[in-house]
Amino acid sequence: MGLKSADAQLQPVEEVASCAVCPALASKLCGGLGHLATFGTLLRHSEHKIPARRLICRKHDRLDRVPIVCEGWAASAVTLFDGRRQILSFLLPGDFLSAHLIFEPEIQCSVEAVTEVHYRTFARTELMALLLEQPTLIHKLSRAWIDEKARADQLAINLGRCSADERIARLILNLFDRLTQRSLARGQLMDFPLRQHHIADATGLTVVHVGKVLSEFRRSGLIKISDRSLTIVDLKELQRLAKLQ
Amino acid sequence: MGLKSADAQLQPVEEVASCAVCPALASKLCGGLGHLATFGTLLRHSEHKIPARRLICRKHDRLDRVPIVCEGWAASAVTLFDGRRQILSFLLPGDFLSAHLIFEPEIQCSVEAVTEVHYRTFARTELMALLLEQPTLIHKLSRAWIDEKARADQLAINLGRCSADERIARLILNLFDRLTQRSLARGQLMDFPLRQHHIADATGLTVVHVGKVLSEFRRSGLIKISDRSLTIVDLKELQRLAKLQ
DNA sequence: CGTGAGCTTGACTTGTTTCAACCAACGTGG
DNA sequence: CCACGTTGGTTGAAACAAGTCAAGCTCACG
Repeated sequence: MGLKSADAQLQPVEEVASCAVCPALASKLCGGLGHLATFGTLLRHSEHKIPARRLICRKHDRLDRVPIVCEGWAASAVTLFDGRRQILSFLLPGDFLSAHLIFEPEIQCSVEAVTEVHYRTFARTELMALLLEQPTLIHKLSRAWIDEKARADQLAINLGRCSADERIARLILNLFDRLTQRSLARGQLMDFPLRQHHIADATGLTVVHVGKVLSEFRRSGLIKISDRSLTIVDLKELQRLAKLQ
Repeated sequence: MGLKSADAQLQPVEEVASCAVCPALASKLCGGLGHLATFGTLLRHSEHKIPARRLICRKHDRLDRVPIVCEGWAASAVTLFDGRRQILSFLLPGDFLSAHLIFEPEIQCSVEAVTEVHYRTFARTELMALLLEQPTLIHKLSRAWIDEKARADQLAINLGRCSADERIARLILNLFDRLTQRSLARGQLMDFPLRQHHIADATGLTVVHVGKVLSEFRRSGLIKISDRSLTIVDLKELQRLAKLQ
């Protein structure tokens, strides 16, 4: 394990001899994301590190390896030819870059690093071989895929039927839940490396308006943001605003 | 084949002894959707018919069979507790009700018939068995799944970053393309059973505004709608409006 | 020390919603 | 047969949420 590989398909990748934090993280993720741990022991992988704000992969690239985020945040996004951008999903530690890469090499949307990102890649051929050997694995993989689809559906409801306040409240709570599941939140406090333009592109709003809504949230004591961290001060009220059931 | 089954999970299903149009359609779909034809010959299935405007399945139901639409249009949608609705996808002949049902029984969003819908269901256990026997099948299935995800991503861009005109133009062109792929469009003419409220729920707009945009489209000679059919009069201009590359 | 990225705030504009009234087509039951 | 409610569509006026434009601020960085 930890073998180095050329990975020619991933253009802007800088390789590192070993990713110090990854093993610790992998074990931390064992509970929530069994598949990751399983792959780690059964499959060889290569490790990569990429600085913040850089593209990890481009739409329509082909990729013979399946990448999983180990550390840091990334965003998968599509861009219209006239520059409008929509972020489809934020990728957190433990997420596949995109679940469909398990079966198909073509990348559907570009992914860029929000923070510095550490990730591992597995050879698709080896993964498929393992899959046929151990058919129960397919359920763990399909789980990841179904989650990805569920998040896409949630996004559609947010964008199609929610006000600006609701969209932003939902985004924050969604990230908070996902981090909590992975034991990456400390109580009501979580890392929050997103710039306002990330939030704007994820919620279909303008940067200016996102700024106004966030100020309003802060002023009314719902959240606190400082030093790239976010504290949920009034969870109940934020949930009420988000109209989550 | 054509066996009848109780299918207790599908509550409002009315069964029919045989679905006269299905065999013809299945062969028509052979080219475009290999998997459907393959299943038809290798797997037993049951056939169902459901009238327009009725629910086919409800969110959180569990379903041990995998349904594929044979004839008619359906819509998968989620509803917020306060009544706001978002249609996630229109299902056309040849589409899985939802691709994730291949692996998991729990239904993620409710599906309702737009027109009368004929569909077939396959037992998940039989499908899984066949899958392990013929591993190449997995690629055909993943294809369907990837398409479903691609449509979800397209929807997000429409809802998040497009104007009302663009959203509606894109919806029309998207349906037109999918029907054309299945040889279900006749030139620029296609069935168009959608009510304005379907379009509204699919594009995240209000019924009133959808009405205004459609009138405008008609007035400026882009489309013609009559008798539940739609003709694309000025394809070039409609594409320009939709900002499709 | 200048430059650019990110954030805040205010004034004004616009696309879409809301509200309302009205019409046509259709099925249903008396 | 007509009376009736329901569903679907059209149109116009007013209200509002979010966008646009603009200026000024901080901070990190080469």
